[in-house]
Amino acid sequence: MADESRPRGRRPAGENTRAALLDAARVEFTERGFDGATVRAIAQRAEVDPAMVNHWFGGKEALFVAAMEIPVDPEKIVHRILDGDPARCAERILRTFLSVWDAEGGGALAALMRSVASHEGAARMMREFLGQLIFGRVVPAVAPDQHELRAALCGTQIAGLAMIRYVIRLEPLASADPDTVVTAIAPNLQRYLTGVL
Amino acid sequence: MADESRPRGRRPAGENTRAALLDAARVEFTERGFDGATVRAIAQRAEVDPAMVNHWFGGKEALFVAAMEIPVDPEKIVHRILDGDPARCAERILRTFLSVWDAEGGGALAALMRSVASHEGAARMMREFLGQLIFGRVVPAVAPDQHELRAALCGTQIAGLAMIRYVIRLEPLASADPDTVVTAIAPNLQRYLTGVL
DNA sequence: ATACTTTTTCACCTCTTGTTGAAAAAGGGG
DNA sequence: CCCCTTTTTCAACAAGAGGTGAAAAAGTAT
Repeated sequence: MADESRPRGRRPAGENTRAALLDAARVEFTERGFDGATVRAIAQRAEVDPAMVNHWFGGKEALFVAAMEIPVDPEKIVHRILDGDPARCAERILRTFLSVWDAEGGGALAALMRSVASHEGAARMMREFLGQLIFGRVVPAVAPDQHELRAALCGTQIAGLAMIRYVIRLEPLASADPDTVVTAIAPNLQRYLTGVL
Repeated sequence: MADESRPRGRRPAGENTRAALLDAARVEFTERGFDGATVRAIAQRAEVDPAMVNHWFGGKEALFVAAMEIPVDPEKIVHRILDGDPARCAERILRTFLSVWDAEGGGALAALMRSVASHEGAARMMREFLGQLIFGRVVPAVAPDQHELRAALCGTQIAGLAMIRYVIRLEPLASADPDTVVTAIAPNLQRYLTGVL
């Protein structure tokens, strides 16, 4: 809607359609995955003509790449996790993730998993994001050795929690309150961080 | 290929096209997900006309439902896992999963995750399969209490391992040999089964 | 043999996808 | 004011999707 044949030519300056397209693309891609998202839906969300995708980015693929440049600042997350007793680092990691994901009902996360599963490009970005930025920073700061293996192991616990709680929605974990989740999982995650493997 | 305009009418008896269609559908659906798989590709793999999907099942959705009826016998898996020392049950679970998934390079599993993530029907079946058949049978046999929560927690560890090792392919876990994986993860999984939460 | 049913292929239909090229509107420089 | 570039909409395209109905071939019953 909202496209009752608007005037043709250049729009009055100030409306950055490129940015609007990027925002809309982030929503659609994470919500429906690469294949599921359509250029037309993205353009409609941005209140713009579908042809603009080609004009500004050259195609759907290029728009995807441009849109998926991670806009989150990992610095704040890392700082928040590292601040405190290293023996309770796992607990802080879990609380951080749960607070973010629960806030939006897990819909965005389920969608992100969808993108990761359906598009190799998204999987690669997820790999680099998790591996280098987050766990590549946190794990070396608290783990005694085998940083890469420990980081990957932490990844299994976090990704698995995401799948079971938000995508597959297996009870009772899907509806459990954060405290229960933290109590149950934090010790295992802590072992991956600082325990003996 | 292999469809150089074959003769028209009924094929000589013995070739069960319905079963061929089901087999082809399982491959395509798990390989590309529900949306990614096309009726035409399934028919071609079954060496059959696309219209047969409608004739035998009524449509793509119905074929999906019919194809995803789990063909694996859970009885054997359950028996194999329960046979032995309960304190090492987690190790047997991990070895069972790893042997199945590693055998085919993890491709089928990555594809299954793709279906689960992209189609609510697949997620529901996965939920019922994991919850009722596998963990609903194994966990009550070895866990002292809170069977459902423990089963779901085991699910997080298994699903997370699948995502990290086969879908996202995060190193060094993606290339680690089974022994390393078991040594690292089994204690955590065992805690979910029999430890104190 | 003849008639009937089942199975199969074929030729289309409609819908949606990503993409393209032309034309129209706005802005900027001489 | 006129020209040129940039930005935008529009109409259409080809490719591919799932689905439909009729006709042909094989089997089956009488």
